[in-house]
Order: sequence, then C-alpha cells, then structure tokens
Amino acid sequence: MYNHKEVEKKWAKVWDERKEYKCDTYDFSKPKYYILDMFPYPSGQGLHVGHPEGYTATDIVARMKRMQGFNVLHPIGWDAFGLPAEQYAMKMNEHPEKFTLKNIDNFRRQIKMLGFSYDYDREVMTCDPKYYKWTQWIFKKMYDNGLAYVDYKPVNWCPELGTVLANEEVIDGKSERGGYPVIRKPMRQWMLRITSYADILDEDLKGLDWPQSTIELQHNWIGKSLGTEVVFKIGGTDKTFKVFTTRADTLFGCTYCCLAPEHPLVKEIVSEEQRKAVDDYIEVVSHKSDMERTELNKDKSGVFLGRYAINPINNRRVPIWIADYVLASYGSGAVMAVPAHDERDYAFAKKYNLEMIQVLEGDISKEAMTKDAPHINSDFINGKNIAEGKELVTKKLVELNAGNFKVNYKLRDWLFSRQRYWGEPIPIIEFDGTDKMVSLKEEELPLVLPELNEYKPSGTGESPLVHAKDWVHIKYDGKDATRETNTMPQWAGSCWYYLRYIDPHNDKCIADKKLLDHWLPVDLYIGGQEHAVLHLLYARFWHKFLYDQGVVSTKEPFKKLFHQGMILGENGEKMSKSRGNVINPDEIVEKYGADTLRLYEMFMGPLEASLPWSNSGLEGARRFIDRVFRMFEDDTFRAKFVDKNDGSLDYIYNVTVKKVTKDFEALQFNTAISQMMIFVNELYKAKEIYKPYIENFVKMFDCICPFVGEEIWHNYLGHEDMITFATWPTYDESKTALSTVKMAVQVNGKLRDAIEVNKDEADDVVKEKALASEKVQNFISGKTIVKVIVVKNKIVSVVVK
RNA sequence: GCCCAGGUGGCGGAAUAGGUAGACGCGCAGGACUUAAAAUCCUGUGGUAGCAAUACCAUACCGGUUCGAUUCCGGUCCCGGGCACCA
Repeated sequence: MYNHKEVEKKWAKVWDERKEYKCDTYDFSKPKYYILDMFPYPSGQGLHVGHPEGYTATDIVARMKRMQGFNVLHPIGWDAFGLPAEQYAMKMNEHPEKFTLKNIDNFRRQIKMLGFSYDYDREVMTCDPKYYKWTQWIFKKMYDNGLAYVDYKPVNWCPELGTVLANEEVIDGKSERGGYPVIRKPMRQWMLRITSYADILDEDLKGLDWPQSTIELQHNWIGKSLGTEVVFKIGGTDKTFKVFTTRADTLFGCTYCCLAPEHPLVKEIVSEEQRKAVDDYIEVVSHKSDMERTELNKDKSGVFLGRYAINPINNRRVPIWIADYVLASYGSGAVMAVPAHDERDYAFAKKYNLEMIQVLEGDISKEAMTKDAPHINSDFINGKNIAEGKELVTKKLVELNAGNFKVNYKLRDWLFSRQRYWGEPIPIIEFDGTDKMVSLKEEELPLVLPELNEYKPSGTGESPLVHAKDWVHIKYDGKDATRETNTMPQWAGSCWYYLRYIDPHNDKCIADKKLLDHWLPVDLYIGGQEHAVLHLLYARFWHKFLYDQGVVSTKEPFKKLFHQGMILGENGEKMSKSRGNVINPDEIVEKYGADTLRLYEMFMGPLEASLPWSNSGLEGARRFIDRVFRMFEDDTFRAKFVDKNDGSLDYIYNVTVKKVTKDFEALQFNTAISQMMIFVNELYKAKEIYKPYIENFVKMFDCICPFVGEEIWHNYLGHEDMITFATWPTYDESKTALSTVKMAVQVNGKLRDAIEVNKDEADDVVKEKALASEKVQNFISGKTIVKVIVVKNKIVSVVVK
C-alpha cells in the first residue's frame, strides 16, 4: 500500500536539500526552455485548488523538458503588493509587510508540498526594495522618455477604497475588487502613455501563439478604427472643430453636429440665448457617475448651442448640439450626426425632432426610414457601396482642405497612480513653489517606503504617505522639495517579473543582458484568463518599451500563452466561502497525497475547461496511483519484469510513448493520462513485461506524480541518480501500427459489419472480403451494387439500389 | 445589442485534412477472493424493442452537401466569457 505521507515528506526534503531543480542560467550548452506561471498574490487564505491546476501543467512540461535535455528555467515568486494586505494592516494597525511575509511562508510551504519543480533560489517578491528598485527604475526611464505624465482629467474615484482606479479596474461602474461604487472626479494623477504603443500592441498580436479569444479581447480593447477626420467651420465665427468618422460616405446625410459637454469650445461658441440652458445641462451631466451614465445608456439627452456648423462637403448649415452620448475621451469629442445611418443619432434626432436625410440604402430599419427619412439625397451616391463612397468623400474633403484619414483607438492612457501605502513609491520629486519635477537618479533608487504609525487613507484622497512628513518634505539639490506620495498600482511589479527571474540577484541592472538575450522570450506562460487584458497588455507594453530602450531584444515577452480553466465546486458553482463549496488543498494532500491532487486535476478534463470538482473522481485518481504502485510493490507482479523483449508489448508501448509525448507538448494531459491507464491495464494482462518499457513508463508518470515516480525509481528500479535528468523515452514509429486492421463495412451509409484485413491490403482484396460478409450479403442480395468505396485501413462503403 | 468560445451516455469527458460515436475515468450491476465486509482482481454498462440473433433511434434543434456528417455549409434555440453610447 502506497504511503503518501511518508513518501512525499521524504522526497520533498531530499529535493529541497539537493536544490534538485536549480537552474544554471549561464549554461548555454543545452537548448533553453523558459516555462512560467503567473505568480500568485499571497492572500491570507492560502492556496486554493485552482492554483495547482496551472502549476501542475507547467510542472509536467518542465519535468518532461528536463528529461528531453533542455535547460529548463521554471521559477516562482510573489505578487506581494496589493490592497488586501493594506486593508488588513489598517484594521490591525500592523505593517502590511508582516502580514504579507507570513502569507508568503504559507504559500511556499503549500507549493513545496505539492512537489513543483521550481528553482527556489530565484524567488522574487515585488515588495522587496531590491526588486522594486528596478520597478522604479523602469518608471523613471518612462518618465525620462516622456511616457509618464501628470494629468488632472476626471478619474474613477472609489470612495470606499479611498483610491482611484484604472478603467480596466472598473466593471459596470463598480470597482473590480470589492464591487464598490465608482464616481468621476477630477484629480491629480500619474498616467502612462500606453496609447503611443497602441498600434504596435495591436499589430504584434498577430504573431503570438495565444488563445484566439485573448488575442481578440486585446484587439477589441485597443479598438483601432480607421476613419476620416472632418473639419467643420462654425458659422458666424472663425473657429472650427474636428469630428472623427468611420462613415465619411454618409457625410451628405449629416443634419446636425454634436459636441461632448466637456468639449473646450462649448463655452466659447454657445449663443447668448442658449447659454443658461447649456450651463445647466453641463452642471447636471458633470455630476453623473460612470454608473449613472451607463444605466441611462438608452436615454440620450442634449441641448442646442444656438450655433450652426458648415458641412464642408455641401456647405449645408447644420445645428450644433451638445449631448451626453458623445464621449469627450474618444476621437475629438465631437461627432457629425447622420440620423439616417446611425442608431444613436437616429434616437437623438427622433427625440429632438431633427432632420434626417438618407443617402445610402439600408442601415436604419426600413420601416423607420420610410417614415422618418423618406427622401434620398441625390447630391450624392444613392446606393453606392460604402468603401467607394468613403474614398470619394475623403478625397473631396482633402481637396477642400477639410479632412484626412485618421486612426483612432479606444485604448486610453493607463492611470498609474494609487493613493495607497502598500505599493512602490513613485520616484519623483517636485520643487516647492514651482511645478518643476525631476525623477530620482539611478543611484538614489530604491526609494524605500517609509514606516508609518497609521495606514489609514488621508481622507482627502491623498495617499497615507503624506503622514510621513520627514520623508515627504526634503531638501533636494539644495532646494525645498516634496516627494510624490502616490504609489504604483499592483500591476507594476507584475509587468516585468519574468525578466527578474532570469537574474534575480543582480544589483547592477534588471538582469545581465547576455542572459536576457538568451532566455527570452518565455516559451510557455500559463495563467488565468482574468488577466487577458490587464496584466497581459500592461506587461507587453513595458516589454516593448524596454525593447525600445535596448534592455530586451525580443519584441514580445510571451511566445505561447495558455489559460487554465476554473475548478468549480461539486455543485457546479464557483467556489466561494459563502457557497460553502470550497475544497482545501491541504486537506486533500493530507488525505490522498499531493500526487493524487495533481493527477486528478490533470485528468478532470481539458486544461482550459472549467469543471466541477468530484470527490469520487479524486478517489479514482488515487486508485490509479495505487494500481501503478502495486506493480512494483507486489512480488508476484514484479516477477513479470524481464530483460528480454518478447515483443508482446511493442505496439502498446510505442503508441503510449508517442501519445504521451505529443499530448504533454500540446497540454492535453487528460488524454495522456488516459493512454497511461490503457498501458497499465495492458501490463496487468501481460505475462511478461520488458523492463525498459516499464522504466520508461515511470519517467512519463513521474511528470504528473513526481513523488511516486521518484520512490519507484529508487526503491524498486534501483537507481542511485535522481529521475530528474533521466532520458525521455523515444518510440519506434513502425511499431505504432498493427499488422492487421479492422475495417468497417457500410451499406448505404449504415454500419453492417467489420472485417479484419492486413494493413494496407489491396483495395480489390478488401472489397471482395467485404462483399463476402454474411451480414453485408443480407443487405445487398437482390440489389444492384452501384459502387464500392474503399478508404485504406478504415472503411468500405457499399452503395446499392 | 456587438464580439468570442461552447452544447456528445446517469456524471467528467474521448474521437474532427468527413470514415466503426461514446476511449479513459466516475457511478452502477454481476462474478472471483473472504466466515463476512473493505480493499483488490475480472466482466458488463447510450436508448427503445426482443429470450436471442438482431433491428431501429441517437452527438441541442431544423435543413443542405456527401457513398458516409459530432466534424463542412445555412438557419434556430440554449449556456458560458468579454465589450457595452468608441461615431
């Protein structure tokens, strides 16, 4: 009987003491393989059963690659800055670091307990000054290159969390973390100019071996659109404004223009009669939170500015309105409205009884068109196709000096500052009484977080760091100066941690250039899909910046990406404390062993699928481990091992090696395990087992169940060396097929019989044999054979009339 | 509303350059071993009808292409994820 407690404890200790999985990154003699997990946020709850799913997958590949002769870099670390630690610190008035380090110890214990083959000498921790020195260094570089700037735009302010959130962190007007309401509020914030990388971030998605859905998500998030920027003159003034449109072909149908209420021209051009109405309207709109704006989605509103614009294509006078459905932050904050060809303009025009002109067939429902916009403008191209129309109009606009092709993005600059304590300080100093700012010099980094007596937010929206007066107010270059008190968001540290793993103790630079050149890009990156746009977009952005700076020499950080699915509770719902369906990995390991958990999670189904937990499935996994172990433990079974190959297992062995190798590579562990089970079933039936076959089986099995694997390797197969660098089995292709094949025989598409013939048998022979079958005869006698189709080694299809 | 990914036994899932649907596991049933039970080993297990041989039906639903469709095409329904006034 396999004693998991004893065996797992024993090998965990040996691996730890030997530093069994240490990677020499300077060894360039072997091909490299860099396999990365998304590092965990060390929460107070410890590991949940979802973590080991992705970690086991990478561990299997890492173990296989080592046996295949690769130099494998497989690290782990801790995403250690973050809100929960700060909230805990506030409540207990304890330093968040203390809490964080305690959690990390627990996570490390659990990860080691699960037998993951990480190089523990490469652990990084984002809250370590030795680490965040370089996070600050990258920020400084960005600032020095004009990519970081201060802005006072309205931001997503979450009163509950006492901080500002990035657009990506706001979901349905609520904070991503905690679900608290978020309102718009203008505040001084640090921004990163991710938009200047929008195009390349979009473009380079094409070459990535990533899940299609994630590429799609990022592509939509960046939201590139090609269109025309059209200049409208404002009647009675010498002013103009620009609108962005992807439908220049409908310009003849423009019957009014709309500016965003926040548009800077609004106050300048509003007519005296309309001034009061416009001011009142702006007042109302400015108090709306994002959530309210979203909820009021359908109900558009607006006010006439009392001014007219000139449509450059036909000099038509069209009224200018302001409306809440026009976003200040997209394009130029102004639109040309074509109610006949745009749903939103249509709804607005109907509400305020504005004119509609149809210039093309279609777009708005026919019923609405005939009722509300009956006339088709013959000025232009009735029914011309859109592409052609666009080109014609744009060309004409260029001639009139009133328009040009332009690209727009939905992507906004990244709101990078947080009013929190537990994050990287932003290494910027402002000279008092001026608005002059400087970044700290490289040798002044890291800028270490000061100790505080209290971690509560200041209430004014400023970071708790303002309480550290001595730290904030300093002399710099002999002048009175103030430190930036905002800190960086949690994403900062995770934007580049995969670089630090390559050379984690280097205090001269992020990592030795030689090593970066050799080890990048990451060959395989596995983690949850919830990071599809946030972390994965930000990390790509930083990587591209570092590429431009000559720090890294690949354009993309992660060559192949994969998302593991979620493990649901037994009831099929998401695991949560409130639902009472949480499975605790510590308990599973205690009762069934780490290998059982690993095997079960890999066998549940495809890695990317979200699947419900099943305790009986888990027991089945343990049963298989016992079944494997019994082959070695049982003396009568072990007596079947022989040194001479009688060939009886050649076929199943070679098929198994082939399938397992292929499936591991493709991350299809469920089918690889299934094949191993088939192999074991065959071994149970076998009279003799060629010893190298079972030895090679143990190597494959070891990747999934390393404790059992190592135990068998030493105690029953008598090896002195560890299994880690054993040689991965190869297979003989010629032995992966049998000499005879079973072929199905169909009559009129229905299966009637199966015949056994020699592999690659001549079609004539096969045909004859098929027709001779009694069962087939029952269905064809007395009928005319129209044709017989023979598909080699697969099927014979007889067509009769 | 738009974009993406899916819908296969009692359950998790296999199988798609179109070729014997249901591998493997779970569950269930039976047998061996045992005084007995557990564990283990072996066998069976999509549905309907039949003692059986066997026949018919079956991959969400409807239709198409084909000798042959879970796989390809068109339409419908349902579940999951993402976006949501982006002009």
